[in-house]
Amino acid sequence: MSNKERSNYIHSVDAGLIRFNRRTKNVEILIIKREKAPYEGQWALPGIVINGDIPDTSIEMALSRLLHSSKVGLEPKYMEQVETVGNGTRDPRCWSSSTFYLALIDDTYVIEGEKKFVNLNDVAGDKFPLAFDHNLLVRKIRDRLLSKSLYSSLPLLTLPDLFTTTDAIEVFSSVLDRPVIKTSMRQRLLKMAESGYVTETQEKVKPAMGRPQSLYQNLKRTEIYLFDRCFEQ
Amino acid sequence: MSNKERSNYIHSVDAGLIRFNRRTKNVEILIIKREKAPYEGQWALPGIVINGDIPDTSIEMALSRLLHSSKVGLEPKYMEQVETVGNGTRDPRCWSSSTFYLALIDDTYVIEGEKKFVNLNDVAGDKFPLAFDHNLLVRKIRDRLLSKSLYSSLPLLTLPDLFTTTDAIEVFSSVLDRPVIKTSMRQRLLKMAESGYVTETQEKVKPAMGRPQSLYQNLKRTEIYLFDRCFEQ
DNA sequence: TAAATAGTGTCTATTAGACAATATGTA
DNA sequence: TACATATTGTCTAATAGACACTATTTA
Repeated sequence: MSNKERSNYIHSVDAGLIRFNRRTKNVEILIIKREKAPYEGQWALPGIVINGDIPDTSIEMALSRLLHSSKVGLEPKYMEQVETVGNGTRDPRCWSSSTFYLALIDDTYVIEGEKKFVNLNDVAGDKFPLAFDHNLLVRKIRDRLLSKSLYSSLPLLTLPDLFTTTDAIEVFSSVLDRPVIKTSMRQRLLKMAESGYVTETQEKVKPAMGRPQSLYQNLKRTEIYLFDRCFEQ
Repeated sequence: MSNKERSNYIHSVDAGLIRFNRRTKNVEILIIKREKAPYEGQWALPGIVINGDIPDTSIEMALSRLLHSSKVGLEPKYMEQVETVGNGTRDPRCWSSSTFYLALIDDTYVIEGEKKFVNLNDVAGDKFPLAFDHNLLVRKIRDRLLSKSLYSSLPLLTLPDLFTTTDAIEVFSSVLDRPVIKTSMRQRLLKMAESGYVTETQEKVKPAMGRPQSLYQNLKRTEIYLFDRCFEQ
């Protein structure tokens, strides 16, 4: 397919790569600086054109190609398609659709080049403008993360394999934007341990002050555990 | 865009229109007989090409065009995008994507022409083969309906505005494919009434035998109520 | 009165939330 | 010892599930 023919209709895949910064306690999303027009030099979600100049066998393979490209270069622990938006106005070139994903990674990755992690809520709340309608996409990605975090273990996939109860409490509190009760979190980890999703290791972490923390290990890295009940809204 | 150019890539929108047949207690999906190649004369989900020979301003408008066309001609009470699948093999003509929706309607509609409602689980379980990969799409639509029915009022939108507790129990039991306890359902309807989603009317329905049934009325027709807890799996 | 179906009351189990009590570390 | 933090235990509230009991209709 030549560029001329393709210019009639573009279908892209965009990735919302979310991490939890344990130092700042912020939930962050990866954005990259666009190298080409339109919106050259502006920040945007990483994305590629599906089956454009480079052929793809499927949308999933296009997503994989994006994640392995220099635009991203990270290995997510979890991926989930959120939605497809398509209309005649979102891209100045032509009618276009975007199939976009929620992807979770831990905060041990070091990124290089013209990309950075920024606060998720800032982007979702339009405080940080992105190219195209990407602020809208980020809002939908944030909403999906939030609603699923009420009744599943999803946020734990932003933590490294080994994590403490405090890590879990902090990431849930940040994602849900409200305090999470310690005993509730411990009960949930207990249920997950019974079902083989996590295991309590014998190792301990010694903080600067206070009693050592138990270390949990995530076992089923790509599956999420569904709880019977929601955290309160 | 000419047919020749479009033949390089097709993006269609397909609709999974679900109803609950109160007479047979079956959850059913609408399928239509294809009038054109490929798969001419075979059964398939109703669908149209987005922005093909007929221009569309957005995917949602394309869905609206599909629902108002002679292929469907029904007014759903609820619509939700499920997913987009796209690859080079699902359509014999070319690389193609389908953005498909879950839509709910009540069983008061009378349909005409080359279309019919068939048992949802039969189609999802490949007992009833459809054109393209539509059995897979139906499976994904069924799974979405099932998982959302565990913690929301979604199945009630397949009932007419006025319905009885027994209607509610029957549709939940059919969708979840397991008995639903009467008191649990009544409690949930009570919660929905407190939140203004339904109201208990003063009217009664008199069955052939037995005590008259109270009639509930659905108030917020397009919103779904989210319960704090799931029905057990 | 008998049968059928609707609706109510009560008990148990589960789990989120709140908070007190205890344990284990550092300075 | 004083302080900080982790962990455990106990109580309450909400709600699904189970089941018995009562209410209202027709035949």
